[in-house]
Amino acid sequence: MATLKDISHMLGISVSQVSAALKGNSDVSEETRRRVQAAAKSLNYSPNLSARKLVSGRSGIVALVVREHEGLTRDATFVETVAGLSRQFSRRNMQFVLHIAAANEPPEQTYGRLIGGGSLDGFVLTEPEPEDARIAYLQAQGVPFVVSGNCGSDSNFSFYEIDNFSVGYKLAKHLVENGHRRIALLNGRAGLNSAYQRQAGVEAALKEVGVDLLPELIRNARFSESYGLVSLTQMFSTEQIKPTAVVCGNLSIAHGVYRAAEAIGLVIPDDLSVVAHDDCLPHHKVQGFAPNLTVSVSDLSASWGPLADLLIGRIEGKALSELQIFVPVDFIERASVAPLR
Amino acid sequence: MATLKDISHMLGISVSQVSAALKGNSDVSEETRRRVQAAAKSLNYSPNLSARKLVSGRSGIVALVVREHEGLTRDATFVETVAGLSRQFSRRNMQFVLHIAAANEPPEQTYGRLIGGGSLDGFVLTEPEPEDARIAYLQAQGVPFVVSGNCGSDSNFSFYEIDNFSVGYKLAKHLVENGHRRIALLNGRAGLNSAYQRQAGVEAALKEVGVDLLPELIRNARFSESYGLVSLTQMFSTEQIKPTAVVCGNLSIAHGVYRAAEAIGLVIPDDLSVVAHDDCLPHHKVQGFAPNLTVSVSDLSASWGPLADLLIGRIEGKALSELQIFVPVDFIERASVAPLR
DNA sequence: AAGTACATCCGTAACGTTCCGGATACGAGA
DNA sequence: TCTCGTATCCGGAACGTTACGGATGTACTT
Repeated sequence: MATLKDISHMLGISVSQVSAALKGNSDVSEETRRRVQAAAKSLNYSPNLSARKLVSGRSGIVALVVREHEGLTRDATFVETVAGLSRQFSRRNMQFVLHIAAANEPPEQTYGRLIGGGSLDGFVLTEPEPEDARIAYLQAQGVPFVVSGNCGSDSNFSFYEIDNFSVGYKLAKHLVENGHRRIALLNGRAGLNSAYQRQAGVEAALKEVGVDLLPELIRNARFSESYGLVSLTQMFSTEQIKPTAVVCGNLSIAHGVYRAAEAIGLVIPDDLSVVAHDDCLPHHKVQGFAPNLTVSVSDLSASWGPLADLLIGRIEGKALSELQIFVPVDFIERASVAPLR
Repeated sequence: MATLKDISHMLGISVSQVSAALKGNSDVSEETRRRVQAAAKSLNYSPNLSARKLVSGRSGIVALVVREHEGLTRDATFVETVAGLSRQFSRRNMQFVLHIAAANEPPEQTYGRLIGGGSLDGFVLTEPEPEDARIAYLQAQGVPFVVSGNCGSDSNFSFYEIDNFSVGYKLAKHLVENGHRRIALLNGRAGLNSAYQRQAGVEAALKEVGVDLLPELIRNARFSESYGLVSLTQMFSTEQIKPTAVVCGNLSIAHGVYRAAEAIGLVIPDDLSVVAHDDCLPHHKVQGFAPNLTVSVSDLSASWGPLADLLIGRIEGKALSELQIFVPVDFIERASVAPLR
């Protein structure tokens, strides 16, 4: 509640001098600085953000916009993203607002409405798509943003990108080396860059032995346990060609696959080899799998901090070259893959 | 980006007139109001929140503060609360910020830091406790807030309260009427008002037939499936007295209990009667239970809208008497309770 | 004709901060 | 003595908005 004016009255010096003393970067004597700091503490002063934002043009508020959809709140990635970003921005004394946009509202409109308010400094975007309308719009508007996820290397914006091509490639390569050729891919939602990249990786590994990825063994959907469960069950209940191995987009899917395999009576890895990508989210831990799951791994929860820093850097106008992070993925062989008999 | 000044230049009228026209409550002719609104739309005007906050004292930003803890992101109630409030405030053109506070930071300090900035209009509090330090602090500071949950009827603040005493009473009463006396209570986290209330309700129902709730049959913990699973398993694996019926705090716990019962070899309801409170969150649906679960029910997802309205009313200084909502609970008998043999 | 009432508008101040040009004082160098 | 540099400070102005006292014009009353 105390203002700069209160301090200036108390000490008999000007408001601008108090302001300068508090930021410490300007010309003010060592003694007045001490007096000002003491007074500020005694009056329990804290700067009025609105006033500061009014003159600086910044609000200290950033937002994540997600599209409303069925099952949103059961989407582990969504939940972790919200919590992770909130934690990181809170820690940096910024406000993180979550905006859940109506499903039928076009993204440009949502973002337009939000940036119109003039109270948002920037955005975090997730799940980028090819030719992403949001990215085009925000770039055109000159609004700072950072993208979490794959978007092609020649991008002229800030991003934190996981090497999803390698995810697909490393997982499929390992299966191929074990003799597998009929590989199923339970991938992410169709239209996602990350899903394209992973599929490309899988295809590349198969191509090296002259084999194509069969369209009927590809599935695309939002990550969930039931998606894995249903997909595998279907693949083994039809008269179609059956896979000898399956690549799962994340641990939820893998969990569904394990359950389906048990129900159908398939033994992993003897009857079916399974690999997955582990993004280290707490909802499904890799320790819960028997037999132990062979995975590619990249810790998504390590991304929220860098993501926050990237966006702040962007807002402060840092050079783009410092604001692009590319994360390699690890590969850990365990016990869920067997050589094809 | 457009300001009131831009509009005033464009139309040749004063800034104050434009401001008045846009809020509509002051003296401005019908024609100028139309012209101003048209101009505002064409310039894509939207008010600068920092400036508005500076003079009016309001920012249009509200916050939910939650304490960091293990398993936070797997807490269905937390997730639904965040998503639900975010949706409702977005819809009302307000910003909803989620703040995840460090576990070791005392609440007063967190709230003090946030309100010190002067850019927050109010707070939503969840999971109130007796003698809640947050409530005391915010009341002392005169900051608007609304409490979601039980807090005693004579409160002089705004709340949305579910009749948790009735939850305990109705569930236990039904069990008692079926002859049960050794009733287990898998309740919420110790220290929560809601948990106290529910326990009081259960005790009241038992007292009517002259029986006490046995301390060894009471558990307190955060709601989760594993909590239900483990608790029931423990109760039936020790040499202690075993319950003939169990009251579950929510559907997650009930689910764990069902799984544990199956594993132990108990048939519901023949060997064990089960009742639960259903708060209608999408993570666990009551349809997923076999045999069908007898429940008390109150739709938590119906609370986010009223909660938003209550907080807004509080910020706008409405009378407290209009800002206190008390929600009764329903009781639905299904097939998970059998008369004690 | 003068006064009153009302509708409609304007100008200015204020909110709390930062930025910037310009004061003031003092000592050093010419 | 005059100029110059430096260290330290002050006084506005500005950011975009709202609140408020007052101005203007019109119509109606007496």
